Amino acid sequence: MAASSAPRRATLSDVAREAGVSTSTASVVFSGKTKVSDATRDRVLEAAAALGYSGPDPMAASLRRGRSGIVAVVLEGQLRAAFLDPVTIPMMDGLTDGIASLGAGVLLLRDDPADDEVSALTTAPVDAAVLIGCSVRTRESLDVLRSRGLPVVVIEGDAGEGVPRITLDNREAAAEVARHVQLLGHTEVVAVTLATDSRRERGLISADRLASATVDVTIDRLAGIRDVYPESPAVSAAASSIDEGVIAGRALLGDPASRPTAVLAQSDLLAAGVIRAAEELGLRVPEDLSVAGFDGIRVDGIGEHVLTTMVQPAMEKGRAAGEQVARMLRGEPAASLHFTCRFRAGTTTAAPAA
Amino acid sequence: MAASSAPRRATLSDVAREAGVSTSTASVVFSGKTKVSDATRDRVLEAAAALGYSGPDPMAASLRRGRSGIVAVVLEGQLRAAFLDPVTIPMMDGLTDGIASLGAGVLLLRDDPADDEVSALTTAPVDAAVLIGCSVRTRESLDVLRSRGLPVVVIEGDAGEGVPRITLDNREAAAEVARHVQLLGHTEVVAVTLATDSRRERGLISADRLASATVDVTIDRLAGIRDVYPESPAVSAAASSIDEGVIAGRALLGDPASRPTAVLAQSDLLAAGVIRAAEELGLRVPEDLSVAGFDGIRVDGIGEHVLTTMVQPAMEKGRAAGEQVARMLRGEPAASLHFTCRFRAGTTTAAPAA
DNA sequence: TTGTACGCGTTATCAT
DNA sequence: ATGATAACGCGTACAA
Repeated sequence: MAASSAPRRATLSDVAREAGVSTSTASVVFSGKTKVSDATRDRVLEAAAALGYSGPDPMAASLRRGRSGIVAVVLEGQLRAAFLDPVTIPMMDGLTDGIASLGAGVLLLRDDPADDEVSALTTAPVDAAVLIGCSVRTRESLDVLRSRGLPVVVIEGDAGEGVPRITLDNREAAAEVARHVQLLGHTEVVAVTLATDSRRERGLISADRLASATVDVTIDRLAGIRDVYPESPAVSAAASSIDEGVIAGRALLGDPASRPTAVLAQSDLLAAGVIRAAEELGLRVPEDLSVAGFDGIRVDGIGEHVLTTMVQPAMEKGRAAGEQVARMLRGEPAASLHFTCRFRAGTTTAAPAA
Repeated sequence: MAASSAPRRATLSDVAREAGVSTSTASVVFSGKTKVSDATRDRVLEAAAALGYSGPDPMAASLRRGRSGIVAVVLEGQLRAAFLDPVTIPMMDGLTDGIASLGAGVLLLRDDPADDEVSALTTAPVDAAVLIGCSVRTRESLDVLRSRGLPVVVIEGDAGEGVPRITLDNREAAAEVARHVQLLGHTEVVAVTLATDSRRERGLISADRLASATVDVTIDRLAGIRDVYPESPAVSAAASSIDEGVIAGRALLGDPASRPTAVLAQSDLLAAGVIRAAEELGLRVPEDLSVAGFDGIRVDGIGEHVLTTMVQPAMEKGRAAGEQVARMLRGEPAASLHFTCRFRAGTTTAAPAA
């Protein structure tokens, strides 16, 4: 029953010989690049079946065509860190769509501290790469990729000239939701932000701390809020999660004397946490407290509430990145694309109590 | 500033010529497979730098070595569907660890209805594949992969003889948590299950419906519960999420007359939703209602509660799959591995009120 | 419509 | 320690 040790797999030329045709004819049968008579096609297919040949060897084909059909997605740090953020998944889905025209797959790479991960970037047979986020490390990854001559697109990061970027109007969007709250009449407004840097420290963001912040998204969204509420305090969460939102919410809402009437969270998960904290404290949302988020994801676990938020086109961002990659691979010029968020009024914001 | 149209990239033999050595020597400088004198190494590296050569072409190297350094992970359906399940992420993290010894990357493939996705399975330059979950479609994917002669490992699915499987003691684990509840004295117990099939219909699971169910995990975990509570009703959720848990919880707990004293949910997310539904209705957990989950993930958004649950070793499952793949690629025999869940007592179960 | 010939860029073997 | 040589398996001009 068991096959003998290593019965070399059949190759295209084996099939061709068996079918009595040339290898180029056999090749064409599988690629469909040229017309082949039905008779010969059948003979080739039969021979292939007889030999257990399951199509051209992808590595050989890659070498020959100069294309592997693989696009790398470079994430920072552990996969879990990247996929904990709910916008990552629709983004990846969009990306797979965007490169679908290439028939390409997505190779997950992390640009880790570990040395041999650098080598993954240099040794992986990929046609192009998409970098997500923007750390110092990303810059190095970028250099490696560019020196390989690979097309690169960066999402939410600055990659220097010549590298197409997919960006979001974080500042303007944050300002928009702040203005919404302002129009409702709120004056006591606090921001709950994402992490300011890789230390992910919780707590009030002082001017000093803001000056040394490194996460662009956090900085930009806070700038947007302060375009509208220049004096608003800001509290940083350690991560984008409901539980972190709860922690921030408790800290903010515990003392009735200093309690804000509105909280602007930099992510929907944080907003959901703030709402939970408020409800724990017996506050009604939005009657006693208005809460707005950012992202426009489907938040699991806030029941009937519909979050007031800025909906970011996460899937479109991914798709755009994929499309630009596809263009570059076709030799067409690629462009940087800027996406804007859309305000969504929910049930979690209202005029402050008289 | 712009480079001319297509200045062919330097190859290894260009570098060798420039350095005045043979290509094989140059090759060895990059692979490190053999000793090279410092002098020649430096000359080669210099030449490489001068020519902008950034290392051996991965596709050519793949062809020559017969290895691409890529392991495919085949998920069912959209990425979002797969990554919505919180255990997927630690599993993927474990998997990347498991194949780290190969220096391999992970290629995401979906086995979609779309035809050209089948081709991704056949044309992707991968060394091995890991299938996750088990649908009818997975069976087809498996055939494709095996006919290519690729090592395959299946997680949570049945792949037929000769294919190493990574499995979980779903039935026994479900029985264990049921016994815990039984020991506490509960007699009115209801199960909230995952989807029974791809139609993902909500509602009571009749005997007929159970007979036609196709999702093994759901079937097995329910069997475990009924090993202890043969008569327990079961309600299916449409997906594993908090909101689905809320829906099921409301349906189950709305009528005080028929209200169970304990709910056994097939996932932690569902359990979290049931808890929320209970609290909405003014029930206290665990005083008025005991709720247990399954998975042992960190559930965001249930506040102080610590879920009573069966902790599944998700990361270990992934790592094991990766390790078996690595073994097969080294020509060593691979084995199926069975993992067991560990009971974790939380704060969400207690003896029923008198 | 089919066949001929060549090379894609490496790495492994073996000899030196 | 280094070099010559031969594949790896295929796609694609081009010719017939």
